[in-house]
Amino acid sequence: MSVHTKTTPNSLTPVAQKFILHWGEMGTRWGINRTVAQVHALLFLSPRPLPADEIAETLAVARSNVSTSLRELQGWRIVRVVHVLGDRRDHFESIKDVWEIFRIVSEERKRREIDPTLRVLDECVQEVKANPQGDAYTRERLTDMREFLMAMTGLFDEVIHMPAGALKGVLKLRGKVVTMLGKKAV
Amino acid sequence: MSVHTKTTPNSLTPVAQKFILHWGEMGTRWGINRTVAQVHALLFLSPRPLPADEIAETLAVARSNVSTSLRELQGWRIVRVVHVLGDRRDHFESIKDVWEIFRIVSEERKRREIDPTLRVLDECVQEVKANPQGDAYTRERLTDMREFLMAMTGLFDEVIHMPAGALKGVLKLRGKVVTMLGKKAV
DNA sequence: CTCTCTATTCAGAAATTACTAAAAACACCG
DNA sequence: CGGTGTTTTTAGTAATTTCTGAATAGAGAG
Repeated sequence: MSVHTKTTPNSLTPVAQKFILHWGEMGTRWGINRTVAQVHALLFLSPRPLPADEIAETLAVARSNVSTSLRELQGWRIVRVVHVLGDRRDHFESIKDVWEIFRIVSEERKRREIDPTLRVLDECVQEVKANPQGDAYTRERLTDMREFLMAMTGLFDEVIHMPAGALKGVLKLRGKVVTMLGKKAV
Repeated sequence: MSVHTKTTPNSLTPVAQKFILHWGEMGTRWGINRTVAQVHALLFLSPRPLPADEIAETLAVARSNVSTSLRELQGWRIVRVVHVLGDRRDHFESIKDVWEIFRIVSEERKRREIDPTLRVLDECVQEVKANPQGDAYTRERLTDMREFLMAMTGLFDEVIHMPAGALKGVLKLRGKVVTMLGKKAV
């Protein structure tokens, strides 16, 4: 038997449940496993780090499923393991700063998905340059796409790396950003 | 028998094939059906509108599968049906302006996913306000998330609605945007 | 070294999603 | 109308993804 007095029965409040279910649903729409998203939502709402078995119990999924979900969330760098005095089990906590979560996940998706796409586009543009017979149109489309992605991710990188304080300021400027940028730009 | 002289055998160039396969793969990672993404990639590269059966043949998928994929792409508003003189079949073409594609898809995803999430968050915050015993922490997390999403989508909306010309200008400012905004904001 | 608790891996089961072929519906023509 | 070419729907199949429970591995305590 475990040494632990079974921390809490830990039934979710209706609000927590609602948020966690919705978050899981949103996950699936963005290519993220439902359980992974639910585990994240739970940790995000939790005022203290949770051990895996408690997560499993709370969400009513298998312990092994939680294990892989936690591993994945650690891969996304938005969940980390911490330890609690007198408890041998790993406990997990989520980053709580929403801006930070967004920043990290964006970076990770850029690294995993946009960067490889840019590499493919580079190769495609190279290859279509080498064979200039006929596919002038293809070449144009691919070049367009490549340049758009480069420009867009460049801009995005800049915004994403702004110190949190600066961003909060920018968000206050709503309605002025376009005008400002527009004037300088057009 | 069809009246059409089977437009073209229409084997893809290696480059087109590479791009289409990669695009399909990227689709799956963002919660978009692989075939849907491939159909879109094909239309994006095609210099002329294509009829469904030609798409099916080129991608080697069932005609019915193409039909639903096209329907979905029309739902995203990035593909539309056009007609070709002397041909009863529907032909389909993709928007070609990459910025426009991005803008429309972003708007659509906001409408389908972010807006409902904001509604859920509103409800959650309301409910947790009504029961103020205990879940002060939950309330804080949910409020944070709600405000972040509102601010972020607000800013995003502004950028996304910039006239294409202005955006191209902004993209040229790379390296200066943060400084500019930062000065005004901090 | 062994015992106990915990975490991970894995092979199969379950569930979901995607796809196909056939049928039905539609639209236009004569 | 009836016929022909086309698109959409549908019901079943196939493929993929997710999840589980059991087995394995790991890590510290005594």
